[in-house]
Amino acid sequence: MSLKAPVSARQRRKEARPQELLDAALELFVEKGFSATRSEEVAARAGVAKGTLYLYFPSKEDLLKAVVRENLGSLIAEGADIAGHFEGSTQELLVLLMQTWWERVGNTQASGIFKIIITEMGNFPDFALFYLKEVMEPGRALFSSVIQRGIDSGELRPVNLFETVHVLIFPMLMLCLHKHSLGACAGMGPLMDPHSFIKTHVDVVVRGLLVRGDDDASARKKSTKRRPAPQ
Amino acid sequence: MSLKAPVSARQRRKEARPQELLDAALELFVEKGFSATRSEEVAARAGVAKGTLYLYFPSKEDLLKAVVRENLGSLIAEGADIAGHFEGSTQELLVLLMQTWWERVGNTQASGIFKIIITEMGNFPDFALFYLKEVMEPGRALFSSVIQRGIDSGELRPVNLFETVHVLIFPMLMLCLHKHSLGACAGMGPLMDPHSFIKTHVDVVVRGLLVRGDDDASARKKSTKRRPAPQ
Amino acid sequence: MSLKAPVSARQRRKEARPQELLDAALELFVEKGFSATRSEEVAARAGVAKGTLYLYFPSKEDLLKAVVRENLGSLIAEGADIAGHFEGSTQELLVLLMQTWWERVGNTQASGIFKIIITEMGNFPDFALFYLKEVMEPGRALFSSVIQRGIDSGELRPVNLFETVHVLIFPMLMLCLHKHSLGACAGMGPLMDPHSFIKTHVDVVVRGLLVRGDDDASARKKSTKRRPAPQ
Amino acid sequence: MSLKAPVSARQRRKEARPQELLDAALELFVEKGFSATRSEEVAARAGVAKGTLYLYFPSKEDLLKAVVRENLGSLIAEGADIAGHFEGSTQELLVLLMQTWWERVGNTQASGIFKIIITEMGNFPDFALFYLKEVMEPGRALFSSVIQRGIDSGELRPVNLFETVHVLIFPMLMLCLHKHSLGACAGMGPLMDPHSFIKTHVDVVVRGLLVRGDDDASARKKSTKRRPAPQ
DNA sequence: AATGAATGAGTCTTCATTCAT
DNA sequence: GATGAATGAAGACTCATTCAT
Repeated sequence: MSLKAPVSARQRRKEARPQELLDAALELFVEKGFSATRSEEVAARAGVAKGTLYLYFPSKEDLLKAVVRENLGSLIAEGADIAGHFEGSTQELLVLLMQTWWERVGNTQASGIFKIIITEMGNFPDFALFYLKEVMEPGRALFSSVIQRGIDSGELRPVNLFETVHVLIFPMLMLCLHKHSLGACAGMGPLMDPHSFIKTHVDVVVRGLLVRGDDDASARKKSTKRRPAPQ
Repeated sequence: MSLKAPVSARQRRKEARPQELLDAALELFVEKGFSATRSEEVAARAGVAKGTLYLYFPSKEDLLKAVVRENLGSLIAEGADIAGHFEGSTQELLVLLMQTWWERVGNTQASGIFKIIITEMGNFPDFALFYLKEVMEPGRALFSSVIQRGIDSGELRPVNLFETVHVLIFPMLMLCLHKHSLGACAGMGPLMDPHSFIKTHVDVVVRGLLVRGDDDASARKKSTKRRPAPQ
Repeated sequence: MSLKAPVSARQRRKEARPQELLDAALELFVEKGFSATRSEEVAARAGVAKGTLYLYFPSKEDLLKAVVRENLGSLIAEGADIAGHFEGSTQELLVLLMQTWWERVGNTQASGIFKIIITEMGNFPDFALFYLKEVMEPGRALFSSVIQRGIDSGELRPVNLFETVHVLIFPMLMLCLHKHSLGACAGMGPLMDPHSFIKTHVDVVVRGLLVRGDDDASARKKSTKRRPAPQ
Repeated sequence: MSLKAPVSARQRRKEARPQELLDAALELFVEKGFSATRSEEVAARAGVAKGTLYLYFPSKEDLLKAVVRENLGSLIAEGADIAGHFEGSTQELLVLLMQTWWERVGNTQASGIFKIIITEMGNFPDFALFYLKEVMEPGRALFSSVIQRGIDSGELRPVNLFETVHVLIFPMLMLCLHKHSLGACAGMGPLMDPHSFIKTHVDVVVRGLLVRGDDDASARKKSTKRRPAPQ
């Protein structure tokens, strides 16, 4: 009839649908839990009718799996990229990684994925494997390599990598969980400023990892070169 | 002839029931989530019939509330007692508090309560207030006072108490959550030894809190006296 | 031990139990309906425990049947006796019958039986037969004979006995039903005085049954002799 | 091309559903009582599945309330209209009102509403107020005005209006109740012909209300003019 | 005989999913 | 493709009934 519209509005909507549904589902699964979320609510929040959801996802369970897959995919990738190209001190790198991660993940709806994972891992055991392979292993590997680099360079003292990685990671995860539990309840007392908390967290932990006598960690924070070996 | 209590087996069962049901409910709510747990399952795990549950708790929701109240009641009390009587270094006290807490809570079914809290706080807003008042506030106060003591004695450097407390607490909570998520999935790779992790965690964090130049924290670990002021 | 008590208190209670239970059941079945009444409520109102009810009645349904049988038994008997011995006018007899019936039945808990009958006849079809044989037939027969007597004596004009009997009876039954429906709701406007209503009711109906030209019914109301045949 | 309404069969069914469900519910509530009727039965009788009922009524209790509201709404209106335009004798008017009411209500499923009202007024106290305001008060007012008219015209003798109205109404209500209790049990003896009964009922009662000496009520029954004053 | 803890069939209600329009 | 009316399996909760004490 007319000149072919490059992409009709309808077409555009159609292509955006799955993502809109995934977003709506993520929000609701995080807010209320998977079981307590009605599939009609997901559709409603995505602005479509009940039946439409089933045109894109064969079941509520599949929707959950898609949500998890969607949101766990690239959690680590960017971090690995940053770490690979970074030139400064380990402390600086860790602060950068954490702050970046918070900006890209923690401060996003995607941060809710951890609540889902923790909640539903028991009900959907394949999540465990998925999470282990796609998130935990790469995450551990990333932070292990960073710490190892610090040890190798003499910046950090030798420590149990496996455990230390979790000392670094766990508070970040709790920050996400906190945001979607207490943090979601209005007027629930003084919430922390995430950036400030992350700064304190990394500062305390890195100080705790520095080699003995290395007492002016903060003094070197601005250097962009790796710490010179003590003469 | 003797003062043998004439309590019948039936009577004994009746008195034990509420606790048995609360235990079963805690387990299942932690494993599967509140919504995904059928009330009949709770009854079955407690070894009674569907209807019996309702002789003791008026609804599934009330059962949840009782579970939370039951398990959050005295979480902090013992720690406060320990801290009040302790004579050693702050580091020693923190290790003691954490290890004790792990023994009394983390290593218990009660550790699952945190998963419930995080999951259901959104659905039961009164949990938020309850948790804040009964657990978070006293917990923060306890650890704040311990760190403040360390600062006052010169052992620790001045830090933002509020944030630092969370650097200490968050990994402990994640340990509990981890135990009931990934940890509950069989064959999920090397799980950490909690005691060892706690030791590493507290060691790293306390080192990170020591005053500058205080590089032999470990050397003083055995002392039972507070650190003498540097001359 | 002691001299044999003629009837122990316990024995006395035991013998009174069935009646106490029937009374409690009648009250509750009338108030709330059979289905909506819980058997435990019946026991509680009779002052016994749930299980005790089942020592006397094998099931809730049997309890209902006992209640009906108990309360429908002698509804008509006394009326027939009164009618058999009465010497006054038909109008006087009808007023006496109605007022007596109200005193002995309508003004009693037993009046609720009609509500039960009307409600449950559909669910328990044998009630229909029972009610027909034990109440409706004798009741119709009684009033038919009274009216027939009035016709025979020339006091009343010939009418359709079957229908006329119901003109007399229906308002009495509605009076009972009313008492246990609207009448049981507090503050529901002006309730009628039953005696006054009955007087009006019988007066109007009897006047409507008098032979033509018999316009001074009230004038003869005090006579104890039957109306002399007009010459 | 034509203005044919494009309502699909589905649409038509959807619009008819509420009424179909109300009809089914009325029937069953009358037959078996509210408590004894399972919601699934109502749905089945309306030809839909269990869940469909809940698309139209939020609960069984709301369904009951809708049934009552639906069937009590306009019970009195038509009668008032008839009375307002009638030109004949009071007796004729009363016969007309009763016969019409029987045709429009008593002979309809709606007649069962009285059984429901009497049964459930105790369990749903707001029914009492509703019934009083919407049915009893207007009904009393209507019949009071008719009788008063008869008194004013000299046709009827002065009587207690409130009581007399009930002498007229109660048998009509019992006729409805009877129809849905004994009348619903097959083979339960000779049932009355309602029209004939109503005729007898009104005839007897009106005769009982005529002024003294007015002995040829039936003779004037065919007149369409109000009774001429006796000369 | 009396009790009341326990049971589990039965009922109301919800909600994931289907499918005619 | 989108819709939302309809479905019926599943789950919370009730209550008549049993039976150990």
